[in-house]
Amino acid sequence: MPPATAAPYQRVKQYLKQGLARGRWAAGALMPSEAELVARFEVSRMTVNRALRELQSEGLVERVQGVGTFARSLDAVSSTLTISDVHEEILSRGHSHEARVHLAREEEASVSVAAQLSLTPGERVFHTRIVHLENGVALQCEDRWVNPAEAPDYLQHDFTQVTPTQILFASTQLWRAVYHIEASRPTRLEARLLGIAANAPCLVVVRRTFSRIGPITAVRLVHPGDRYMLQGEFAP
Amino acid sequence: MPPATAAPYQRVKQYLKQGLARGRWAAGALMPSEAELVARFEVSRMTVNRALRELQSEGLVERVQGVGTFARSLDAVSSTLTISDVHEEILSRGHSHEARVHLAREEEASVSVAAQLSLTPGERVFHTRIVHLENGVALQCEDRWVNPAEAPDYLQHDFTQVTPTQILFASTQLWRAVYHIEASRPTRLEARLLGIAANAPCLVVVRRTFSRIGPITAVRLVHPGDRYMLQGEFAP
DNA sequence: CAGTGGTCTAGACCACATA
DNA sequence: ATGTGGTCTAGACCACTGT
Repeated sequence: MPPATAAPYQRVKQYLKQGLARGRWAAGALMPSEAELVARFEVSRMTVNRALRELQSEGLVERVQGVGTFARSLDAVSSTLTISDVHEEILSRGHSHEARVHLAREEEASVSVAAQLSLTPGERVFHTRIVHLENGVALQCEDRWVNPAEAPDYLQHDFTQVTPTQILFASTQLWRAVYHIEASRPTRLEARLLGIAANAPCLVVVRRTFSRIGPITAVRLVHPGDRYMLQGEFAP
Repeated sequence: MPPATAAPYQRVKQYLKQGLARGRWAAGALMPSEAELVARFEVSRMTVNRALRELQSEGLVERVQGVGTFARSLDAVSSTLTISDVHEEILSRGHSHEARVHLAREEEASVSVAAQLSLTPGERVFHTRIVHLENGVALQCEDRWVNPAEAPDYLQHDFTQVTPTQILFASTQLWRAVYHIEASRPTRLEARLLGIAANAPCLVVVRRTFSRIGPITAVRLVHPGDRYMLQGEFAP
């Protein structure tokens, strides 16, 4: 369906991409200058400039003012890893999702929770603990703490019908998130809620999200290692 | 150090980004058209077009020809996850790296290895098994199979001095990679090589990389759960 | 039809690096 | 001084959408 004649900037891009894929320019090698490409493709400089800028933002080339454009080595396989809403994820596999709410209340922030949400220990925080089941099998234990200042009506929802992620996306402005992924054993409580052995390996995702003002939420997602996997792909 | 007067396209971008962060345009809302921004900032259309195109490639807005530009909801926290070379990673922490080579040979591809590398079972493959130590502590057990067609001299290296990743980046043209991350127990062999308990949770990364022609390598990286963690960040 | 984004041009001025 | 990239302009034509 693409038109027989691709846009000029696309043709330039493709020419350079192919050359990179075929090793015409080794990593670090000097690539054609904008002027050369203008001559070769008989287009304006803005056009080749756009092609090169996009390759740069894709991480394929490096440009240095006053010097030139260089082929970049893909010395780090980097990929976009998407951590999406459990509900969507399960439905997208064509399976059924059920949420069991084990806890949904206001409590006093512990020292560690306070630190994560930039509160002082003892301040009020919302705390929910929900187990998500895929086709009746426990997939994830979600322990979440929410800064009341960011989502005052967080607890006024029916968590069996809507996930915390959905609530928070709708009611707050996400600005930044940090996370880490590790393998560890579940706590005793988590093991019981997930119905797994106490020493079963689990994939644990810990994530904190922030609005422009401050922390919104901290969450610990525990998945039985044999039921969950993160996947990704990288392609230029 | 940035000049007092940022580039016009940067000013336009920043104006829009701030508006998005502050909720001036809710997710899905119609944003100013190019013409409006041209008038407001008194710049040419190419300039606001660039600002909008970049926001689009950053995933912050969605543009529909003939309709308009819309604020996107960040309904999936996605982040670039970088899987880098162990050697670099350890050195960047200021620690020492040591590689213990337990295996480096040519062997016949098993059914599963053959499938991963698009070979037929029984064909020759290179197989290395290396344990990487950080400050003397085992951090990663790397089991790697390499397609000889892509890197014929793979085995002619001293793996205590250079990592397979470095060799393969230098000698092949990476085109595509797929991976998954899971938590599981180590095999008995891996537990022994890493010096951990047989039921210790491990973070396992399985990755396959491809050139334009075909599979280059398949690798299984096993990390003791209490010594390794993947980290990431997301920010607009 | 009018309004939107998609793209291109032919020139321009600037900052920077190298010789 | 020359060559490189960084950026901007004022206009243009097109494809698409909705009324």
